[in-house]
Amino acid sequence: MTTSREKTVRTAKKAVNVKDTAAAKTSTRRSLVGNSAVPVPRARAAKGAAPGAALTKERIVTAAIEQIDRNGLMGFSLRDVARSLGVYPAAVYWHVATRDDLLASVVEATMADVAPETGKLPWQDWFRELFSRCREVMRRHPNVAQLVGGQLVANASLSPGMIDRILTVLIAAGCQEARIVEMYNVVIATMVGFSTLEFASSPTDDPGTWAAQLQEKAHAIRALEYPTLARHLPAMANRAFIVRWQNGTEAPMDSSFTAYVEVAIAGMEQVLARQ
Amino acid sequence: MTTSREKTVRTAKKAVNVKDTAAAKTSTRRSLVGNSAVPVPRARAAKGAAPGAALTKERIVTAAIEQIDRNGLMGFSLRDVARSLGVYPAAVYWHVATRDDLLASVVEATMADVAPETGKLPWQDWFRELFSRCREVMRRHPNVAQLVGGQLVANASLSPGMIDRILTVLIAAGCQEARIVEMYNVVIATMVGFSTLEFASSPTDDPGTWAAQLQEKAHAIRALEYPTLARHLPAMANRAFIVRWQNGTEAPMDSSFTAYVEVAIAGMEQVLARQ
DNA sequence: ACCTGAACACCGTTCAAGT
DNA sequence: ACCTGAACACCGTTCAAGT
Repeated sequence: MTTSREKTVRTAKKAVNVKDTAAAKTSTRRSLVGNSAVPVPRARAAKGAAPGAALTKERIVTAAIEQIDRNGLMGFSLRDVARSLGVYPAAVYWHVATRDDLLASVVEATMADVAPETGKLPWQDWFRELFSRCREVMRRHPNVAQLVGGQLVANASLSPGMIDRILTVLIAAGCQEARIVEMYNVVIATMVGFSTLEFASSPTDDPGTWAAQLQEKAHAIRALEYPTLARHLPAMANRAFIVRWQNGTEAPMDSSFTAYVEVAIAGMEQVLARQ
Repeated sequence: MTTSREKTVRTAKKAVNVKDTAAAKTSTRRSLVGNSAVPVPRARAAKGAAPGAALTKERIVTAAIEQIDRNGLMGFSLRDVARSLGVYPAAVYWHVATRDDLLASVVEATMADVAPETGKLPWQDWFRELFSRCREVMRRHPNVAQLVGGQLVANASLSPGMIDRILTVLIAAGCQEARIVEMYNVVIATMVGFSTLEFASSPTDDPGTWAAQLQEKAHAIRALEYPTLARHLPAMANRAFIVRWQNGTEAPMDSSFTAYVEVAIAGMEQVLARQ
């Protein structure tokens, strides 16, 4: 019982908070009479699929993904998930152990079936396909993408099938048994590395002023101090990491992604040949 | 005024919550008499540097880094930072705009001076050095590492010097001007990609039972269904992404990291030569 | 077995008021 | 200019009690 005190991550509420003008707009399902903030689950399923459907982990995960897609990782709360399913928060706890447990399940559901079938493509093309499909999934659920990295410590639920296939293809590519763990790690890191950055969400949901701010800062860069940067800044604006104000959903980084993949494939060819 | 409703990310409280046995232990600075939860800032600086020092953004950032290092990203709260500085939460808001603003500053402070001097090393070695130094910083502040990816959308404060140097070295490496943005993105993604995964924190702070759980799941993997995985599982245990129960601070992935770097360098050599 | 209803101990953020 | 003190509207999680 180490009692290591854990707490919370909160982010960006930006609450208008002027005596509830916002809350009144959004929480349509709140009791109109009672001033106490009771959830009022009313008749099952506010907008979920089947109205009388039983509450299952699967339905919870689906609702959670919808929530995250719509409101972002920041806008995600167990209470809202419960609300959208028309149940009390505590009901969710019968099916999931904790908030993190739910998020792990979300990642699992999202990442299922990224690995293509084996034995049909040359290994180079197989990896190209793997990386593309992973990116595609992340592009469709950009707010989930941010989670993926975090869940990659130990998540045995994350399809053993995928791991098995990656190892199989690596061996087919001529990888030594002694170096297979290293190469597997290289593959995983390559698979999620670029895309998690590409789809990292903007810190604010006010892209207008943000773009202006950044452009102002860009102008302030002394051309004498940073000549190379100053020269390439126009080409980089909103197209390069750090120097952009939109993420990959609005400003995709296609050519950079393919460059990244080609570097990885070419590098793997070299390293595999060398050993 | 789109009024897009934002909320919060909370994580894993695991609150003991049995009538405050935990709280009594940790919050030593709480008023012993008054039952109301007043912060009792008392005489400046609970444990910060100079006792009478003025509250500056710099001191706040330093305190925040300490907090994050000790309690993790999950255990981070503005209120605790304020507490450790002996001030009221609202006082912090005079110096930082928001919680995310503070976190961005934390990343900035952590990542300052990762880029080595230019013109002293062959470009391959320069990039090796850059990647290693970035990893080293992340290893020292693993909980900050998780943040880095998220802050990479647009953070103009993130040292223009670094960007300038990367571009300079790329040109020295013979990169075409037309492809420099792509290659820059490849470099950034490579720089943070592996390490953010390597130092992603474990979902629980109870590694004992976690390891047991995973090992149990590993045993359950049908050798007939996933033969390649089953064969390599012993070699992968706690040394490969997904199949590990400790992160890079306790179980470093040195050889995989160097493999990753060598793949990247070799790949860049190929791609730069091809163009 | 599964869910309600209410509580507990936290949050981030705002805002008047003090100095 | 900088901070206090208190409030507001949220959280995740627990726990008895209902069915």
